[in-house]
Amino acid sequence: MDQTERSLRRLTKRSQFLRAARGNRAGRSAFGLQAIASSEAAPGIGFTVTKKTGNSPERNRIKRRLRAAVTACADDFHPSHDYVLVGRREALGESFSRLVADLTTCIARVHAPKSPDKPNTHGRAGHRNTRP
RNA sequence: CCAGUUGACCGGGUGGCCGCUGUCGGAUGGGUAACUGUCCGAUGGAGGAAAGUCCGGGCUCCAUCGAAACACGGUGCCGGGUAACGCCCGGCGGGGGCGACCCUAGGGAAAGUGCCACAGAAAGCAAACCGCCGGUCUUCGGACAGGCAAGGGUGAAAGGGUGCGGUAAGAGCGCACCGGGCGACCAGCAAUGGAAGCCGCACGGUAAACCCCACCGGGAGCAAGACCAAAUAGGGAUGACGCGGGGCUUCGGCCCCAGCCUGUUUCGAGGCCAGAUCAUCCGGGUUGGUUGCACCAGGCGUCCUGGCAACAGGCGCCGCAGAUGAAUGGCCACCACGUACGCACUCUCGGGUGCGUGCCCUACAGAACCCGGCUUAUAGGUCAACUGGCAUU
RNA sequence: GGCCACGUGGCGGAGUGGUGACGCAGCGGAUUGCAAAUCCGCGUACUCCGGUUCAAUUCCGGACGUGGCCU
Repeated sequence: MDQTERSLRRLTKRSQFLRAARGNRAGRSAFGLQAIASSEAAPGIGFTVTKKTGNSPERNRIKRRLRAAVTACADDFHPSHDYVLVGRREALGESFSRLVADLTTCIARVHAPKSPDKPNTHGRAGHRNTRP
């Protein structure tokens, strides 16, 4: 199968979500992002919104807006990683451009090195330079 | 014009860019397989409640020869509609509203049982606490044996009400009116309504208390059920059975002999156990896919016929969601609606109209096997019929 | 998606037609030099809305919330 860089996998299994919850996290008001290295080549994306967030039209709408934001910045996802987006209620009121900007910075934060005393961005910059 | 009642309907629109998913047609790949990917074109894609899961069905499996009875549960004025219903329509009784209209689980309490707390003398067979009345006795305070149920008091409820007569005091004791019971007969399919006449009045409430009567109901649910593939394991239980020779045979087996011997046990025996073979049955845990699954009590109509209506029959047209970490959307622009503020004009305070800016960019809410209902949530708007009031003609 | 069960004080938890126990916690008092322990006393909506009944936490219907089971 021809695996282009843009094609994304969808996470569907409970075990995949639990695995991603052990990885690095970053949060904004509209969503939380979890990421972990994976054996698959294509990046995997999963969405989850808890029942506490609202009723089903609101939960569906949150997932749709996040899905649209993910396709808008699909190139930012690193290969061989799984991502899980945890939807929050604020995703309903946030403007779409703000949503995309937040998602881009969160992806960067998740891949930044963990040690706080050494805010090294070389590795991340190297990755970003490979893209056009 | 104002206030209101009932019924029906709508539930943002247009354009652009980027996507999701079903079906059909074509092209081309992948997988051991069940199956499935990619591209192109055409075409479809949430609701009036999709919700709650409160009723009724279809469908599937289980049980059952079939049915009935008992138990349990439900329903409950009458007639009709319906596949069916606890739903709908029409009518009746009761209650509310000036009215249009609204509400109403509304069978049986003289078949039986239970309960009616507190208060009160007494809570259901009637009786008599304070009282009233005359009589006898009296120490003049009252006591005794009778008559009575009007008045007081209690209570949610006290065995008809008001008035007059009557009486020792009273009482349906008598009478008038009202209420109540039985009710020939009349109207109606019926519920029920009307009603001559009779009865001084016997019969409190509660059945969403047990119960009686009539009718209905077998249970579970599409995570029902059917099939396929992979994989764990050659699992467990029961039964039959060794090899050889001979005889009989309906060719399935049966009988005789005691030669051979995998293990173990035994005084001993293919007698038992285990192993091996065959047959039948049972089961754990792990996933994935297909089907069930979208053409049927189907939808629509200024249509026709019957009916007050619910609805039924006919005619014509249409094919109308099928997801599974779960599609039906994301963003932008304009318009309409709503709302807040400001300005201007007008006016019977209220309010109305126009312009600008901001907000919400819509309320309630998302199909999950499918239908018929009920209930609950719902911004705002439209239409029709009717009622009351004011003004005018 | 389907099928069940349960809502009583701040918490746990009886009661089931006649106004509600009990324990822990809290508050006040007694005791003590001061506390603890002990003793006495106190309070708070029976989840909500209708109906039946003279009377409902209880019976009936509806709503809301919480929890469980089935692949």
